[in-house]
Amino acid sequence: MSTAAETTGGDIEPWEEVTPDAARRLLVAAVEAFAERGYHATTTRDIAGRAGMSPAALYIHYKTKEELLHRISRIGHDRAVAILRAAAQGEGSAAERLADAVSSFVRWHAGRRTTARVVQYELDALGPGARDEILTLRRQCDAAVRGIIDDGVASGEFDVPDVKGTTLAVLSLCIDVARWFNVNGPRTPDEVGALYADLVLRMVGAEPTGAAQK
Amino acid sequence: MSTAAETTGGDIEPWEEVTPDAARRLLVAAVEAFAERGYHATTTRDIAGRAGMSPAALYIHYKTKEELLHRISRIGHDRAVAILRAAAQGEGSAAERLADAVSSFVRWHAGRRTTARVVQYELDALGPGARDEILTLRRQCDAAVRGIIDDGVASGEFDVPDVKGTTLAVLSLCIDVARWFNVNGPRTPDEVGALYADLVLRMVGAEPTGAAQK
DNA sequence: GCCGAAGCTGAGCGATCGCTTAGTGCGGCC
DNA sequence: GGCCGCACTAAGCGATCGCTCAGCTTCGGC
Repeated sequence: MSTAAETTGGDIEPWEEVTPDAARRLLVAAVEAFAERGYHATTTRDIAGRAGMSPAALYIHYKTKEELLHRISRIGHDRAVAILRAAAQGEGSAAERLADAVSSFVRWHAGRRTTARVVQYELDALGPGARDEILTLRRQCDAAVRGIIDDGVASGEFDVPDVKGTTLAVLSLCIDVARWFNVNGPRTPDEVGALYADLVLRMVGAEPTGAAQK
Repeated sequence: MSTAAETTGGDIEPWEEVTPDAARRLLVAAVEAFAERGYHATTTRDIAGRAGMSPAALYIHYKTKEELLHRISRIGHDRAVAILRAAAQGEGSAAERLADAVSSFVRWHAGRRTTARVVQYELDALGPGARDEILTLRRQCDAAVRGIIDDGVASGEFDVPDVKGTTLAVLSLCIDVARWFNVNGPRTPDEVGALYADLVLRMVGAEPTGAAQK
């Protein structure tokens, strides 16, 4: 598979959009700390320490600790929307596009587990305004997947009695990968992506494509 | 459906095993607070306040804040194991037992969302010893589901290329209900349980039973 | 060679945390 | 009725939190 969204699916931290360098180092340190201990259990001293700076340096680049989480969550959700939109708007049958969406979305959650964990599980730590902004992006994720399933139902490829509920379940299955995936475990992100694409095709009653994912 | 495990699936808080009354009130207050804000963001003053007591009263019944989480997690995991074991050891075909397991497990996560949220997502806040104890119970959950799927594969009811991975996915799907389920949303716990049981039967390649769950 | 801006540090502020201690109110037992 | 024991509270301890501020260093522009 070769959607444009795949180009940053490798092992380079995709934070090149964050400048200057010190701000990026702080942000990467915050992602790691938030993923390990959770937002509330992470101290600003810990973040600054991981970035090799004093606690006060953090406040030159970010107004508050919450702004760090907001930036991380925003960038991560933008990425999630891009992955699912690229798959939804790609070419091929609904089954191929759904398998593409699931396998690439799962690969992202597994391969970028620390980021995904923060993005998916620390949403409640944001204030109301920031959370509303993020929830809008989540609805776009939902819409992208639902669009593919709608297409498959319309074309007769899929047999789905409850499109809304099945969309929810598909996204839920992918997102939860960020909770359990273990980098030192027996499966690679690619393997989990392939397994999950197959399982989701079964859920929607499609004939397995056999090689719908990379 | 009518397994013994169902008897406490209703809307009464299943904390009657916690005595005396003040200890139970504190524990229920802690469940609500942990579910709303997370363990680390919850203060002992908040827990005591919800229980209508002074902060110091907490320490008469529990040694530390972490002991509260440990007790909650232990009771909740015992419940989860009981639900899945009851379904696995029930009568009927593998498909019926799997549908029973999924629908009752999902009903618990949706109907007891606050408890399930704490149980499933605050595990990392426990110390190493307590966490190891809980992880043992999690492996029992995994074993119960895997046993049903193994049975279905052996009897030819299921078509599952990757039993371990599929078991993981089934449990993951159920557990994530605690993250997204909304009490004020359009679906009842029963409805989600029925939907998910159907989706899981599709995942394992079983013929839908049509009415495998209550 | 001087200067101002920018990046960063050491020290520390007020607030709040988990938890402790001294003491109070009260119900049951002889 | 006097007394003991237990559940609970008011007050506060030391530690740590998010965050601030004065001052130091560095470096480009002239």
